[in-house]
Amino acid sequence: MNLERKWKDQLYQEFARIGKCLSSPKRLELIDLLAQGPKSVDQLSKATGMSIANVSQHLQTLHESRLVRFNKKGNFVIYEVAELSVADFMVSLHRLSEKQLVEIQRLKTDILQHHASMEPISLEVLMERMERGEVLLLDVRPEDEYVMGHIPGAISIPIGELEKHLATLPVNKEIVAYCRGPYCLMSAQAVEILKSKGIKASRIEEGVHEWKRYVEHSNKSTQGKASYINN
Amino acid sequence: MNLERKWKDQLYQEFARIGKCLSSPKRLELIDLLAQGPKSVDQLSKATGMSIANVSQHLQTLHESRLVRFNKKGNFVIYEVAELSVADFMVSLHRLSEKQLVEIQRLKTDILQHHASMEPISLEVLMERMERGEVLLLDVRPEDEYVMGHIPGAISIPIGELEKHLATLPVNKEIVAYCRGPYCLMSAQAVEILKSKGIKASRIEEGVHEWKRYVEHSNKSTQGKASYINN
DNA sequence: CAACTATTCAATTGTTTTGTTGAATAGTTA
DNA sequence: TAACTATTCAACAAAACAATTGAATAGTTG
Repeated sequence: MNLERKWKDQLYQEFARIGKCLSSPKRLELIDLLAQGPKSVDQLSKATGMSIANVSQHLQTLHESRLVRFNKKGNFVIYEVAELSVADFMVSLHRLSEKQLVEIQRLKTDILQHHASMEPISLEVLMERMERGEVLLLDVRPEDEYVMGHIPGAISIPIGELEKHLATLPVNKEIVAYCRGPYCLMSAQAVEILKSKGIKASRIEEGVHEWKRYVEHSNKSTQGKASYINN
Repeated sequence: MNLERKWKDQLYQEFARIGKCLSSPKRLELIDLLAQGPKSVDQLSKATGMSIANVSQHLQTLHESRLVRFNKKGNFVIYEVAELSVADFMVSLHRLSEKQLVEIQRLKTDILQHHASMEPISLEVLMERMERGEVLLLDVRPEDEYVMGHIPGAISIPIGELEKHLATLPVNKEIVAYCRGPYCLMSAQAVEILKSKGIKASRIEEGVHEWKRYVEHSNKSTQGKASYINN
């Protein structure tokens, strides 16, 4: 066979290794979870509803393609995305999928109808109102994910502890909640809780990675890189 | 089962439909080819070395996920990428893959050694020297791909016709060739030809889509969108 | 209309992948 | 050291996939 042909075959074989990682729903969910912060196999198993052995296997596949890495902490094996660019790539994949597959758009609107009428506000609107001090931005993800990185100005109250902390919230500001991103329901749940207590609240659908891409694409002129990661 | 779980399963199922398209080497190669311009099944079959039936089948998979579309022209079925964002997404995938998989980097350097020492120059250097009128930029892809869209200022001489057109090239300028992108060998072949005729030549490894991303990320401040597509 | 072309369809084969189970390993705690 | 925990490994069955072949379709040309 032609040498060039052989070279291309090898090359695309390699690209397909990354592709294969993206071909299983469960694996995609794992990457999305890890994009928010390191997690143990056990945590991932609980979050995705898969058996531990199954999670372990998927993680190995991901590891072979260098999309995730791990280090052992005592008894646990803690996995994380191998690079920040993996998280960024997932945003690309989500964008493309949502653009091309009407089904995804449908699923998204369906669930929001189910969760009362909870249309997200846009990042642009949020930024504006935050600058004017009108809103308090709430990160409702688990605290360790907040610590890994969050939208500047946000405070952390994990969804499970929201009811406890209601008293500490300022009464003169509207609350805007966010969570892992457009396919995470925690921020919607938070708004539901807040509204049920008579607190004015809304949500954005973006998570940290979507936000990051947003600022990189809007104020390109200002500076090189936002330093929102505490590592 | 939990409603939220069920929703997520459906959602990730959909994402995985896009992922599945990316899990086969041949399918990736097809998308890359189509990203350069519309092609018939037969053309794709020749370009990839696959059987026609096989190509048709892959194209159907891609079509089900809305990554490609087609229209019939006489006896032929002409496929193309469904959206420009598909091509852009492929650049993301290439970037990520090349970053994570050393194997790809190795394959790339290997082939270039094989093709004499033909290190590409950077886009930045190219732009600078083009502005100073020092270089002539040569698009060596098939002409229809050039017509679909090209780097501004480039002229089209398909690789197969390069030898014929040697006389028409200006003698006072250095030639810089480009082709489909980092995984296409045509620009390297062009440089080889030119050098063998005593013409000073080099190449960039970027193609149209990589170039587009480059300008979008560098002069973000200037304007919204480069209008390099002739449609 | 007949011959021809490009493409798709359908059936088949062998291969890969998925999820499951239960056992094995490595590390921790009492 | 014994009991325990978290994770991985190995083996298996079921399902999904890729490539091949030959027939079927739709369109064109003489």
